[in-house]
Amino acid sequence: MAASAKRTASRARRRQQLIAATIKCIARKGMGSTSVGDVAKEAGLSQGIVNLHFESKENLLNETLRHIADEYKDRFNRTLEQSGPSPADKLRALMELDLRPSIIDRRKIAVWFAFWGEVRSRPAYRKICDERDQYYDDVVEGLCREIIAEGGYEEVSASSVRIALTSITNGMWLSFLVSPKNFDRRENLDAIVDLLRRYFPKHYG
Amino acid sequence: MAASAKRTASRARRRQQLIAATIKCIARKGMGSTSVGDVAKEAGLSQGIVNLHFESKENLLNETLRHIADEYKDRFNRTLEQSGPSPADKLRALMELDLRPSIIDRRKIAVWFAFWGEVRSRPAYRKICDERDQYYDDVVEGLCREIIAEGGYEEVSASSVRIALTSITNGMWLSFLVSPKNFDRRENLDAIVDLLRRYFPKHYG
DNA sequence: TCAAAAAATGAATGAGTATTCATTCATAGT
DNA sequence: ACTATGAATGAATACTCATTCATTTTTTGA
Repeated sequence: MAASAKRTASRARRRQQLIAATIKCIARKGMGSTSVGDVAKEAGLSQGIVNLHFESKENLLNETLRHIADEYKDRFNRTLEQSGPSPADKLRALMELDLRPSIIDRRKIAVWFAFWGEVRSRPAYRKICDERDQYYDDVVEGLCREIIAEGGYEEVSASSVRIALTSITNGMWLSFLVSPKNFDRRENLDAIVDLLRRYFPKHYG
Repeated sequence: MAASAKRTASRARRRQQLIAATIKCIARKGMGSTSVGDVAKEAGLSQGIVNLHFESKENLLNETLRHIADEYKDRFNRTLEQSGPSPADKLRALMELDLRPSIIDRRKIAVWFAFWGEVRSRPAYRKICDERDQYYDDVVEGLCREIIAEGGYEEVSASSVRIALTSITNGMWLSFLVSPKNFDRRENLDAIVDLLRRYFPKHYG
């Protein structure tokens, strides 16, 4: 029956379930007031379950961050594969990704910021975030380089554009987190495309 | 003598002292592991002192956020007054402000992010951040409008530029927080000025 | 069908923490 | 000099929370 099937979910699935519950709790109550008891309750399981599967709360949080980072990376890579073949299409698709409703969801963004908020005092978080950013930066800068070569944009610096583009989407996430009411996806998307057009007019004209 | 002078610091000064200690603690240990006892110790005072002056920890944190927001606003306004008279000078000065070493200091940025990390679950934080952003946005967009009028940049949208500019500096703060080692102030500043040049070539050429 | 293994439970433990408050201390006004 | 005032102390209180573990429940495989 359902209850028993649930009970015997494999180890990996139970871990996923607990990570999902952690994300929900952090989004709802904030990282500071999320206890392992809350997570267990959210998952409909018992008090001791977190330590049984993750040994410690610290571990659970590390794995939760790793999970959202991996999830993002997957979407990022899939976007890269599935979008049009030209680097200009790929770059535009990556920028759009960060404003897709499924990504710029207030609960998810809140979780990212909850971890960023502790990044300085937790080297483990820093490491995970750093790796992710490094990869993201490399891909974006590479695409910029290709576009520059294609279009002969000699006066454009790939690293300068990369810095602008990667900063801008993170900054937009912050506006969205702080004032979701005033946030207009379309307007933000237009601002990005407008920006792309100024760097690479032949490609986004 | 020193000890006695210290003991009788006026109410307002003691509050400031405790807020300063709170900022140090949050920067060093993170918001999650900062207790009122830590704050008191950092200030060289006794356990009960925070509740004596702020009634509750919640209050202390609210006032701390308000303090850093006010401090930022002051710098912002002073920058606006002191920079060259033209809107283009003012806009450039505001952008540079966010990358000044005294602002983009890892401890201060960590505190901002610590509060942003809890913004969703604490309406009081949201309100303070929201007000600050609103003001910032209005000023920046106003300057953009003036520059557009001056230069006859008909194809540039003030709100689009404002979105890009305000997002970009917050995003840079994040890169700085996550990987200070790789962060190059100059490079980021150049990326901003390059961006300004693309929108307003006559003004930043 | 049944024993051994594995998974899950939830009460107990102990470390930590915000808040309170009776007491101490320093100063200002008389 | 002396007392009234209010600032500061720090031990005591009343929590909350992560972690442990003896016990119960479920699954597996022979």
